[in-house]
Amino acid sequence: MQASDRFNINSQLEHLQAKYVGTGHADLSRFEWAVNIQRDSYASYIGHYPMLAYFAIAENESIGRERYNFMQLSSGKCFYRVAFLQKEKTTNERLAKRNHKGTVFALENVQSHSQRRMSSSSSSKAIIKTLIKNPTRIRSKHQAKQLHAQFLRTQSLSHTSASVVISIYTNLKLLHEALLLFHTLESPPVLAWKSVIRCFTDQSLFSRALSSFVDMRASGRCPDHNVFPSVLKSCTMMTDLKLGESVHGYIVRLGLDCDLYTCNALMNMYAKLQGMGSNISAGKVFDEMPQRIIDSETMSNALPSGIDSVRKVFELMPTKDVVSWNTIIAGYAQSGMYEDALRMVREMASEDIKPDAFTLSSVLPIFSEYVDVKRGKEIHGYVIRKGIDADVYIGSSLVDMYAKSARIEDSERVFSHLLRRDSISYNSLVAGYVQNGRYNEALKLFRQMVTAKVRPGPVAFSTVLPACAHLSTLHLGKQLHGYVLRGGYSDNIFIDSALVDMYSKCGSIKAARKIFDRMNVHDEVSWTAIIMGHALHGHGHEAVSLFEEMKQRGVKPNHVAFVAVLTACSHVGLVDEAWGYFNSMTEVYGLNHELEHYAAVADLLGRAGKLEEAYEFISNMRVEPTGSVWSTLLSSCSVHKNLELAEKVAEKIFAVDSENMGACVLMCNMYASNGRWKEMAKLRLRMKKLGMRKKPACSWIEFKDKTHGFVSGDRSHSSMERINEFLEAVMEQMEREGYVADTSGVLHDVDEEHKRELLFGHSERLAVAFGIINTEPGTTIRVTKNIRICRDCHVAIKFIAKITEREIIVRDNSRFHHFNRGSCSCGDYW
DNA sequence: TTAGGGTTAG
Repeated sequence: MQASDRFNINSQLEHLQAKYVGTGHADLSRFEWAVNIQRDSYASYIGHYPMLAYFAIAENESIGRERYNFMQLSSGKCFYRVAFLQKEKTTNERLAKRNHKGTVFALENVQSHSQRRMSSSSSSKAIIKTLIKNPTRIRSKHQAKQLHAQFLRTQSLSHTSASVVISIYTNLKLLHEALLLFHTLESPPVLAWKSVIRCFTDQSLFSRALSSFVDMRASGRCPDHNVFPSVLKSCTMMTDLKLGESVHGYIVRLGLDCDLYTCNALMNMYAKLQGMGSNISAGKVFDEMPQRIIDSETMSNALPSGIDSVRKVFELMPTKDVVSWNTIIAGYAQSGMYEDALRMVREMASEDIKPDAFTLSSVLPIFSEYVDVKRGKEIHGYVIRKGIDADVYIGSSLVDMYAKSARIEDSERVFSHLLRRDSISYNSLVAGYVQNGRYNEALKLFRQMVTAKVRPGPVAFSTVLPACAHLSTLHLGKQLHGYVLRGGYSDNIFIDSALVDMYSKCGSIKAARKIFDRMNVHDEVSWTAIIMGHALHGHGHEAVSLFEEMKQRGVKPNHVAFVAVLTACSHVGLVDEAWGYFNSMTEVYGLNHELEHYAAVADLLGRAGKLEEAYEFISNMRVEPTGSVWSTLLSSCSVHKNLELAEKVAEKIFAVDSENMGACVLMCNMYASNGRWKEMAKLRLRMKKLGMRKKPACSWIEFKDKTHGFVSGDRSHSSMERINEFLEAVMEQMEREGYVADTSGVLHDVDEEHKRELLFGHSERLAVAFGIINTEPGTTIRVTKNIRICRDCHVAIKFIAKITEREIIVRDNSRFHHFNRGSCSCGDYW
């Protein structure tokens, strides 16, 4: 065969098409599509799957020759049968099967016969003959082996009967036994092939299923409709869309594209392999094709892709069952085409097909995404009426739906009613807790899952790690990391990104960076996690250069990445760079400025002391500023001691959020530090009237796998005496080295000495002291505080770090401070 | 032959 003939497929296909039209064997639209698919995929399979490619060519070459003949290829192994002939054969087979109906058979006979060690080989043969016609009666490994043995004993194991034995083995999932027999056959019949292919697929040995399929075709056997669901499932699981499309072309040519199960499997494949790059838009295939083909077909007549293919298969199906509907609905739902999915549900109902558990578990995530708890609840009601509310699939969808609608109590209720809980139902609730900020409960449930012997999969780790990140529990995070490594999940991009985030939020930016550097692929999420990590640790320049590297490597920053880089600029005062990034969002990347970006820039200007500019910027935002955006400016006013502007800003905050406690507290502090006790008292009275209570400042530290919490001024901790002793001793030395208490941040109207005492009891200081007295010299101290670190404590901890020769890392609500040798990583810019 | 849960910010 000349290479040019191979590629001159267009004209051959036209002939083939002409031949089919009017014969009633295939309708034109179906056929055209198959031809398109075949045109695309056959070329790419030359070299990769030579047999499949040859088949495509063989068909075209057979046009104009014997219509009902086989054709042998030059490879010497390949046969091809044209479609309508195959159809006829299938019908005959069905008839033949019908004629055999009514054969009497009793398995017990075989057992009793064998027990009696029958000597008459003729009667043994008769029994086997009956058995072989009723293979479903054999229900155990023992019985199957017995039958096999009988064959061997009577020496009557023909190819046909061997195939039946193989199919019996495979139906019982006895792959090993089936293969032993299979390999003894010189030319296995179709039944033998399809049995092993199905068994490989059942046991998740997808690539072996596919290679068996290719071998089957190479051996000249023609598959029937029973084979394709397995083959297509294997293509799906191997994410081999090219092969799947080639198989599809073959299915159409065999006239099997009317088969219900085959079509359902086809739809499933196209739905699952969306975005796998079916539409050849570039690359090798084009290089190999003559220009004429490229012009005439690829450009003007692009192949249907992904969900379009699903729809097309669906529309062309002569009969559809509930699985067909469920598959297309799931396909739409997974590709984000929610309205289409819901439309299909309505259409399905109008065709009088009732939605089942499959349908609903595909539909519920849509309402999670829409945060439409009303419609979600309607489904919940329907599910209860249908009595399928204990279904694990539905259950986890419901848990997720309620959690995403901020109704975590309802999630808990659904979860508690589940009869069976698998790893996904646990994950749904763990994720729900994390999404609703209930990190401790997330960790607790994760532990319960492990205790209940439900093995956490990869998703479980990417779900629970953010809880550790938020709580700064490094020891738990490390344990989970160990679990991840042992589970072999260490190259999962979701988990790796979560680990990068966890380590950086738990104060270990070095470990975070190590994981990031070891990752094989980086996406925008992993880049953002490491950029944010460096930003939080005050490595603004490093963060900015990572952001540049990300762009250079062709990863397009999303809106979260911009939040990260703007935060980085903000923490080190890179005002000009930040403006550049802020503007590039809209000008270069077509991203809208969202509240977070405005907030980051406002924060940046405020920190940099450009308070008036920040005020103007917030006033002119395109989005209505929230209390929290103004709050960042308020805290900058407090840092830069601008009471006048602070009052203006506070007014703005109270206009949108009259009960903003953070603003009240900050204003109280500012009035106090300016000695304006009257205003302070007024504000406190207001807070009291509104029933507002100040959120207590607290800090925590991990010691021996336990978290020790300290509240400002609280002396209840069992180690308090030792802590005080330490602080008094260290204070003496600090004062000798020049420490002067900065009491301006103390809001109480008390004398200086009392103020100093109050500073003494600040939670971060207590936690640091506890850490130092309980650990070996040289151990790094990691403390987390729920609100911004106090200015005086910042100075004090610098001294403490120097005197005790410790590295002290304090995470407050916005960043990390690494205290080392008398200075802090933030460079006092915070 | 069909279904459910996940990472970065806020």
